[in-house]
Amino acid sequence: MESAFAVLAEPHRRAILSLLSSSERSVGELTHRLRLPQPSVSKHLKVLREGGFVASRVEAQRRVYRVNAKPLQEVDAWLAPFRRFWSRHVDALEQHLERMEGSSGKGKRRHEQP
Amino acid sequence: MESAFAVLAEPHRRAILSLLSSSERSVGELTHRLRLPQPSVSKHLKVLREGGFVASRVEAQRRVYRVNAKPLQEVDAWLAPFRRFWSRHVDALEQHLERMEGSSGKGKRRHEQP
DNA sequence: CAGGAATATTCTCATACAGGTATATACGCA
DNA sequence: TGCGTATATACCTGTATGAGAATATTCCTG
Repeated sequence: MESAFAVLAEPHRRAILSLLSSSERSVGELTHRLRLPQPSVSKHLKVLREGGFVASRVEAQRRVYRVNAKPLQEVDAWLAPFRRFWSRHVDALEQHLERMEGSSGKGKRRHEQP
Repeated sequence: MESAFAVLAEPHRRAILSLLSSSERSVGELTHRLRLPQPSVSKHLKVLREGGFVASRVEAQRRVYRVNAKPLQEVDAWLAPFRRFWSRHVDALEQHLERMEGSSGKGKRRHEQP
């Protein structure tokens, strides 16, 4: 499970993160909310843990999981170069890229559908 | 290949999108830049096309591909609830979530490592 | 129309991985 | 100490999918 995107490719893992985004939760809570067998939840949590997406704290027999931001931030960063495709605001970077695109011939025809 | 995240899980597909983010490119250009066999590039492009990440235009024998923003925008939207974990700016949504978190007991201990 | 360039498709194979079941480990409590 | 709860791990199996090689398709050019 190399990349952050590979970890997020699994729908149940995204569901776990979404649940944890609003508050910390124990494995039991997650299991109940997701209506998923407990071993399955534990295995997904392991992948999320090893990917750095979550951290856990021991509380008696419970393990309480919470979101860790770092890997999601990396995903956010990866998206940065694409934001110009949907942000109306034309900043310096976009102007630069549009110049490059324009200079490779056949004028600026952006975002039209096939 | 259900979700946008599953499409992005493949490193070569992310590389293709990154190349297309700066400018439209033909399959041949992508093949050359990525040092990947052409059938491989075509197959990845097919997945990207069916996922709505790219669109193509025919130009003689060439197919020129370009980025299509929609699915990336969905990924961006999915990230939204997590941004409060790394953005210093406390907006209305965050205040709301912090109130929810606080009301479930054990006071606001956010983002500490294990 | 033949030949060649550019791209897509098909096939086979190997492998990663998610689901399911059973079991192990850790901890609190009576 | 022994049982019950909470979570993790191990094992097995089926399947989706990426790589590689061969071939098909499309379209330009001479």
